[in-house]
Amino acid sequence: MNVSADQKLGAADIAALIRREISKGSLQLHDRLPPERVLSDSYGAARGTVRKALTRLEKEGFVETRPGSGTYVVHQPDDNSASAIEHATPLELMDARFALEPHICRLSVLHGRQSDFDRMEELCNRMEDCLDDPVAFSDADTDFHRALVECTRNGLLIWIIDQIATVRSEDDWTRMRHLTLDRRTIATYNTQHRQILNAIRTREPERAANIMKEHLETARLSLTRASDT
Amino acid sequence: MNVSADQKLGAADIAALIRREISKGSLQLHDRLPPERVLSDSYGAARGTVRKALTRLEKEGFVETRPGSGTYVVHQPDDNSASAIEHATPLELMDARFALEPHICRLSVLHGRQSDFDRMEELCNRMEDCLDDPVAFSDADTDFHRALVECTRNGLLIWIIDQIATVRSEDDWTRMRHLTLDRRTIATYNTQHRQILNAIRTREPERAANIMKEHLETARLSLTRASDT
DNA sequence: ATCAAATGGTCTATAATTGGTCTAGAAAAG
DNA sequence: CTTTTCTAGACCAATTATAGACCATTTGAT
Repeated sequence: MNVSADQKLGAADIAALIRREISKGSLQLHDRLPPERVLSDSYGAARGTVRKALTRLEKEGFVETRPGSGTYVVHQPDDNSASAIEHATPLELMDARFALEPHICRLSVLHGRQSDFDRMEELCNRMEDCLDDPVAFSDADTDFHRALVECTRNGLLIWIIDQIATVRSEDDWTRMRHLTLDRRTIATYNTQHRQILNAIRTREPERAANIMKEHLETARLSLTRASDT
Repeated sequence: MNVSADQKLGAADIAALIRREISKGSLQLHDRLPPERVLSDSYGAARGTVRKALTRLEKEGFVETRPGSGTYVVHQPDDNSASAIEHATPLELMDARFALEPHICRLSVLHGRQSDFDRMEELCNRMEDCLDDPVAFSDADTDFHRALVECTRNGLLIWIIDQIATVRSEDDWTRMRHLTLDRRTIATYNTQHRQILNAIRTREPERAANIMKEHLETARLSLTRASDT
């Protein structure tokens, strides 16, 4: 949705981008933003547009702009213990997924409904159309694992997986993960996703869990291979 | 309504997809949706269809559309970090622990150090002095499981377990849990804790994981027994 | 202290974008 | 068949964006 490469950015879009930079911490308290003329250039928008975005952010209390000087960040993002999660390494994340997802498969067998399976089926189809589009595949993959945990009807588990997805969406990671996604790897993942879905459909908890373990092992290998290069 | 594959999307489907984007967080408050013409293109539907979906979402209060400007997100999805965790039921929590803790045992075998084991040993001793003090036992028990996950040296897992511990510390739960803790039950738990610690010490990952499963099964039984009374 | 550069503030005429509305026909559902 | 829904286009009105200019203040170097 937001992927749209050369989509023209409006004031609202630019405001949203900067707002996120601030909440994420890439722009910290008292930092000065680039000059309006530079921003307008780098966002590919006219200065007036950037200016409108900044005016909005000022009203919202994110920034303060001083004439002749610049625009400064004035906002302490609520520290939601995010720090603990932000520093997670890819390997830590893999271990957490190893703990959670196989058992989530078992629970999905117990509590999953037809509509859940249909949605997962649709996501499998979508992923199979993405052999050459790592970015789109990655999004669909995240959705698939989210749909899987939704089968469990366990709000706590869903929340945990969402938190993990947040970590995975960090920019650096996303870029690195896309590097590991060649055509071959995506094809392997697709096969495994199908197998997992089928095992859940036929109500075979242990088989589903085992394929998930395989799936995660594959992912871990891709990861270590990528960090070697 | 057939959901499968790349079928044509109806207004209801598109509304559902966008609704999902919003609750998932990919579309946040104040974000502007892509123009109707772009949406219609990317969903492969006519503009009128997209428009119908948006009208629906507006009635539902997810979105607000301003003529000449765009369609904007007006909905703060319930901040899960509070609500999802606060509303977790004891059984949901048990399932989450079933997913996490056995694998945490395996990881503890890999990464645990002598000092970790000493600390857990000490906690075992403390718990064994608590046969008649459910409150003190409960505290030590929480510490034990926290010490266990610390063995993994995995900040993400530690954070997750801490979150779960927060849930467990809710007043109602604590009271209920204390009811299940008679002398016999505590003794059983103590035995299991010892066994888990020993299995980790002797570097037997699967044995440790299995005893943890037993342990959790025992806890689950106590729980269901308690809710029957 | 002075000057030059950089930066935000303001304005304007024009062009582009966007939602709102309508229509006629095709497709799907009952 | 009838009814509903979707499609594909067109046009309108409101809003927004563009590109450039000029000003006032701040900043930093000389």
